[in-house]
Amino acid sequence: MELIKQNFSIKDLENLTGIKAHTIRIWEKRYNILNPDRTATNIRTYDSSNLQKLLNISFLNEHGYKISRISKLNDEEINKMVKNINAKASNENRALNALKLSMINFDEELFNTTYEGLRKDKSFREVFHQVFLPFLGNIGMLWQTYTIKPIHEHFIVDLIKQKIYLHLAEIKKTNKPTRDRLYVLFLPENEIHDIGIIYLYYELIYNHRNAIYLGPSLPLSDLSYLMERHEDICFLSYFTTSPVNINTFIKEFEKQVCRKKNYELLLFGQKLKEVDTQNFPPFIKKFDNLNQFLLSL
DNA sequence: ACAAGGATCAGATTTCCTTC
DNA sequence: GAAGGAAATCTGATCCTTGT
Repeated sequence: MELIKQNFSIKDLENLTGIKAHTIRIWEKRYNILNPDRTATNIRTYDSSNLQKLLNISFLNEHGYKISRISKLNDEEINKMVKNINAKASNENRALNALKLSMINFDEELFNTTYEGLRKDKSFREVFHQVFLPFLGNIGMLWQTYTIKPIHEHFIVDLIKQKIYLHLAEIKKTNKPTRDRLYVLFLPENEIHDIGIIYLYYELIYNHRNAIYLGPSLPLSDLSYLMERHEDICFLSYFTTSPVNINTFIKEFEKQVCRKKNYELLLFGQKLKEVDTQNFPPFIKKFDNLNQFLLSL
């Protein structure tokens, strides 16, 4: 495996492992858990082996092991204990750490072994809900704090997307739609983050709904082609980082799509948290999370 | 604005000691 | 040995100064 050299600041480690920077310093001082290089001006710089070790330590710490005890173990013993716990119970945290490492090191093999490991006792949907969703939330945070770069996000998100498509193709063979209502999924203009809506698409197919996905950056005016063909349509859209103002989007939707009747429009995504839903027309609904939507199906 | 590291503090936990 | 309490230690946070 080719490791890409990458250095992290103490803040990066805090973001990636959840351990406060100050606590990391204290642990280094008190227990010698890490020995980072220093810049000429004495600033700590960590490499990915440091990150790996601290992820393991953080994992053990979360499982009730005292730092004093962990610090007495050498690296191999730490690895062994992490594996032991992993074998016993919840792999989710361990998997989360593995996914982070896989992302940072562009390690597709690690991603696959982690995924296969999870699939041994979970369905694809369980993996997605229990591991991928928390992980994606995590990525959002790392992204906001400048710990990771777009290249990391693109790499790992695409690997996850590949898994969705794989299972989508699988369930399309068996899960035929049982209702007339057509769910139309699309992303607003200039919105490029499509993993959320692709997964929504997966869930709709999984639940035997009639759904089509129109891809990213769709001009609203194009939707009229569908309205001529279908009576009962429900639109779904997803705002992650789109620069489009959501209230403007809604006005446009009303103007261009709701000429003859008020079509239902379901909105998802991170960006909706900033929006006040009070003045939404009644046929437009906002969903804060996936389960809320799945329960309404 | 951020990083480093020293001093100190409170709360939790462990260890030690006495008593039964 | 079990129980209970005092003492010691561990742990992470806060506050602070210094330096880049």
